[in-house]
Amino acid sequence: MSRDRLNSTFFERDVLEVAPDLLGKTVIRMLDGVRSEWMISEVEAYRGEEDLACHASRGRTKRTEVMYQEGGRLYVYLIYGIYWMLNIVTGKPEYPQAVLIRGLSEIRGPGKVGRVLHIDKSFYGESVVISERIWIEKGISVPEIKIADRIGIDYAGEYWKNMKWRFFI
DNA sequence: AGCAAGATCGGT
DNA sequence: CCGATCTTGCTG
Repeated sequence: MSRDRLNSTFFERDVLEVAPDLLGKTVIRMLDGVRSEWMISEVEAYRGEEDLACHASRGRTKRTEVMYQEGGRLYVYLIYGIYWMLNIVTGKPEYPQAVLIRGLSEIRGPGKVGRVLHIDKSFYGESVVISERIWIEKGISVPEIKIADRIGIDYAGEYWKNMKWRFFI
């Protein structure tokens, strides 16, 4: 067990605090006994049922259930039948939120992130607070955090589409 | 039961 | 710009 692993206190905060705080942090992935490390470089926040870009805007379903759990669990889902999206649930139970990991080190794009970390359905609901195969550790301090609107959510309407909830280095 | 769309990416 | 490829949620 690593001293540097981020605990539940870190993840059980509002997604708009956790998302930018994740930049520069380290993702540790254990696969076949081999440890790999990646620095988080880009994230997006999805916040609550009122956020029309958030999958929880359609309420509590089998798919969104984990977002209603405590922060630190993983919300993963398959998009376009090909790419696994990796999200970390944040906040307290009953307040659906999650951070989409869009970039790692030199890896750009959430589809590539899922691919390089070998993410699949078995990670749904897993907690990075206790998992033995994926967790987050403290990393480097980020000099400047850049902010922009989220990508690929044209369906969410102008208001939510314009929220500056994407953070990157 | 059937169907349309999707928090993407890589190749024309 | 288009196809890949399959799960999900909505409709009937």
